[in-house]
Amino acid sequence: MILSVLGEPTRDRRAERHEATKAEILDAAWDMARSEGLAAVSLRDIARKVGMQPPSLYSYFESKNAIYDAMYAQGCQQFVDAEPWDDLTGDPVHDLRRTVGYFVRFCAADPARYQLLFQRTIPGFEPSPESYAISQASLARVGARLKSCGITDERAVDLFSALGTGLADQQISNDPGGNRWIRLIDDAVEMFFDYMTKTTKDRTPAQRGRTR
Amino acid sequence: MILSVLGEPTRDRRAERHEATKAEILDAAWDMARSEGLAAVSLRDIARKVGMQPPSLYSYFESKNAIYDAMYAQGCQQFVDAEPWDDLTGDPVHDLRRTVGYFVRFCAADPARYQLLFQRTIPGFEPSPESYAISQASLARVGARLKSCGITDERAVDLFSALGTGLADQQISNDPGGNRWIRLIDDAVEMFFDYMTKTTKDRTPAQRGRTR
DNA sequence: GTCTATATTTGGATAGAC
DNA sequence: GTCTATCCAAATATAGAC
Repeated sequence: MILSVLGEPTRDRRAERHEATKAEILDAAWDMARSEGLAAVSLRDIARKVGMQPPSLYSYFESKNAIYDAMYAQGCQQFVDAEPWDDLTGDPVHDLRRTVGYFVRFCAADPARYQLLFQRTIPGFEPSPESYAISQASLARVGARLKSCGITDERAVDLFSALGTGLADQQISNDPGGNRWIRLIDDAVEMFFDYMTKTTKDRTPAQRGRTR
Repeated sequence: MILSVLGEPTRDRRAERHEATKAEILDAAWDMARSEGLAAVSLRDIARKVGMQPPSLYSYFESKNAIYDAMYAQGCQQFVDAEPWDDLTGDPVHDLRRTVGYFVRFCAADPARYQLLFQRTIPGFEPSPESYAISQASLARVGARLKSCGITDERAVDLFSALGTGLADQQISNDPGGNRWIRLIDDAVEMFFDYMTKTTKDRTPAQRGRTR
């Protein structure tokens, strides 16, 4: 009441501090997830890492799942934010390579994040509608990229997504930190593109029905 | 001592019973894993399901991880046992389709098993050397199949494995119980085979170095 | 082999003082 | 906002009686 007489402050330092602490908590949670495993994250360990007692975390997140949810939203947002926008040339093969390359590297860069975003492995956790909306928006951007490369047919999109996630999955599972599958991205896209543009007796493979 | 005078029994009914109970416990664990999630398996729930008190389980498995380990070995063994051996014709495309088809269906048939065998998602668990040996043997059989189809180059094997796991992963993640990606197997193999047999200016793609 | 009893740890969450 | 104190439940594991 007094403050309003003196004029409203333009910044809410208290809220800023609050958000900063939330970010700090999430960072600690990510650290835990990366070092001990996503499922091994505990409020106790997070609290210790940020120098709080466990109950204090409830001033920032209403539950453990709320922390997972914030991490989920953060991961999706990172995918959007780090997406390069100036790398499309109009050449489908080139653009597809960039799209897959970005996706696979994003996944491989942080297996814990990959697990949270793309695998359903935490019992009891599922993203809130708000967070899920962010993930849908991220996926829509990938879809738009494929579309701009002429990949519109559902079967083609599905085959392409399998190729991308397969490369990411193998890279993470069998050569973490390396590039054994990352280096195959260019070949994979070429393979896919060749197949999509191949002419058969009847139609292109993408539009074709089952072969047997 | 007395028994040996009367003659050794040819069957050890006690040991048979013991093995049967172990199998029962593992079945209960699989049930839990499928319904509640692999990470949500607990000794308490397993015990309740088989009609025991939790400590009694220690007569059969020395720890919870020993149960995971037995499940792991069991899953690998199932992969070997269910493998069809009479489906190879010598036609590479046909044989590759069968190989991928078997793999993807095996994975999709039981996501919990897939998670245990192919994803590293249980903090603190890793297969014992004995169980790991079984998994290596299973993989070797897949490798042999690929070899018989002429896929020997490491890059080709890696690309092919990415394709297979990608199909399985997408099927499980985005259409569990359905066949949205399973139906793409034939196309995927054709695509791969086309690419492997494509002649370029220099060498086949499989033997080629990085394109850029 | 199975049980009871118990130890121990961990973990998520709440109440209430400051 | 943070703490202490506490609760409650779950979880793995051991000891020892029967």
